[in-house]
Amino acid sequence: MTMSDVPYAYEEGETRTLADRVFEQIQTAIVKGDIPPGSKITEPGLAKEYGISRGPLREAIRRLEGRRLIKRIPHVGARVVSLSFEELLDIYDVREAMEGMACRLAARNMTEEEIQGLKELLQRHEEAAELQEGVAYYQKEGDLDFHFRIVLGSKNEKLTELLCGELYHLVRMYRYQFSASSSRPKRAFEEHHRIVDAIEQRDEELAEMLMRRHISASRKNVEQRLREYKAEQP
Amino acid sequence: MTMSDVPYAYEEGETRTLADRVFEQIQTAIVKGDIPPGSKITEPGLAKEYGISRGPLREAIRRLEGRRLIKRIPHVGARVVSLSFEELLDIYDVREAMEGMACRLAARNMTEEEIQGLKELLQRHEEAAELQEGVAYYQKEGDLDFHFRIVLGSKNEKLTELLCGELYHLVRMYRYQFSASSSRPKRAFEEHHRIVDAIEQRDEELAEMLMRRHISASRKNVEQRLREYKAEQP
DNA sequence: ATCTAGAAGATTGTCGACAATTAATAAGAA
DNA sequence: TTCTTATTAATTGTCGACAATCTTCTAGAT
Repeated sequence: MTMSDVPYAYEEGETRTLADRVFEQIQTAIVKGDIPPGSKITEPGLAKEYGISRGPLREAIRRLEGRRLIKRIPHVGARVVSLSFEELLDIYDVREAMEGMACRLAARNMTEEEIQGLKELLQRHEEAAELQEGVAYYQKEGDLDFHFRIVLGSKNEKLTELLCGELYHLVRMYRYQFSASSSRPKRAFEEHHRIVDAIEQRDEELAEMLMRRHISASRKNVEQRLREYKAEQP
Repeated sequence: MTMSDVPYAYEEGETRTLADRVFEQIQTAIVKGDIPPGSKITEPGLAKEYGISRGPLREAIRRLEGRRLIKRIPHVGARVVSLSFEELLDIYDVREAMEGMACRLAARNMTEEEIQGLKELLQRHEEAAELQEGVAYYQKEGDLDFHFRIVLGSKNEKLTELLCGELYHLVRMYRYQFSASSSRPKRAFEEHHRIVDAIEQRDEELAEMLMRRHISASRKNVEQRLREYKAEQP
């Protein structure tokens, strides 16, 4: 299972309504950039495109607004959000705090099987990296898969809801938009390894600290590249 | 200004639509317990009560679902969430992480005026406590006001959105439901004081640590009372 | 008496139409 | 030409009606 297969949590057997399906379709389209950031969402247009009426579509739009993937102004319309660099850096700070806590709780609550699964995931990443193929996978979805599992391992429902249901979509959206992948894959991989070790040893304190450093380092990396970018294009 | 006056962020001059207004009305009703937790939301009933048609109402419901104040099952209906103790404890862990970070950032980014405002707020709390009146205020909304300001002081938009837009409603709902107020007002007040001191000294490390301890202590307090409650009623 | 099956009722899901507001366009004056 | 203003067009907001689904109640069989 990879996190991109499933929106986040999905109770089987549930009859899904039109509005629900269209909500996920539009969300995916926004995340992958098929509906470009900043573009206007016109209800008749989308309704025709997805072959439904405006009623369910509006409900889907309200939910997307709740996830902050679109911004709506009454009587004017809705636009897909366009992430600024400041917002991206803000998200990193939030992730540092929340995933740090998630990692602490994961060290406390993860089952041995889940930890084993994490180690196997890392091994697949290593093989993929050694073969120099699937690098994009590791750097894009693979990295998030790792973080995703740790969040689930925290067994904290609210934490999971907020991270997987609100933040990760924005993170993925950013990665698709800027084709951004970590420019420090080797170091990131090593950090992942040490995090798993801490979890395996049930060292909560260390697990949280390592995760916070890991995310903080990513943030610094992005910030650095942002400065270079700004220096080029003032 | 107190946080309960305003949903959270409110851009003036905006024409507000029926669905928006009803969304806030229902949200307030749920938080204050006027619509009791676990109760069923029937669309025709609410539509009649608020004097609108089902269209806007459904949009409001979808947004409430996004804020996780109600749970919806397709073709069956929606129910107001009822917080379990486990969820409440989960929320405390999330708050510890996020408000800890918020406090660190507040120590970095708060203006001198905002810090001054915080100190005045504390003074008002002290006076109210000394006079032994408005204790409920301090313990209920007053406490959240304090946390609210620090979150705003972080100047981190995402952090503010998640805490004020998603978590605090649940916290307030819980407090209304259980008429719960801190059973350690004096100690909590002292902790608030030390947190402001750390912020004033721009000591990010200390500010984060103190806030985390503060929330962790509240959590332990709740956990303790929960155990007593469970011991009484098995 | 209890369980199953069917029918009646109520509720949710979806749609198209109309009203209200905003955006775009065109015409006229400075 | 450019700015203002009136008109037109398009989009959003709201509503009521119909279809699909679930729940409840009733009747019958075991």
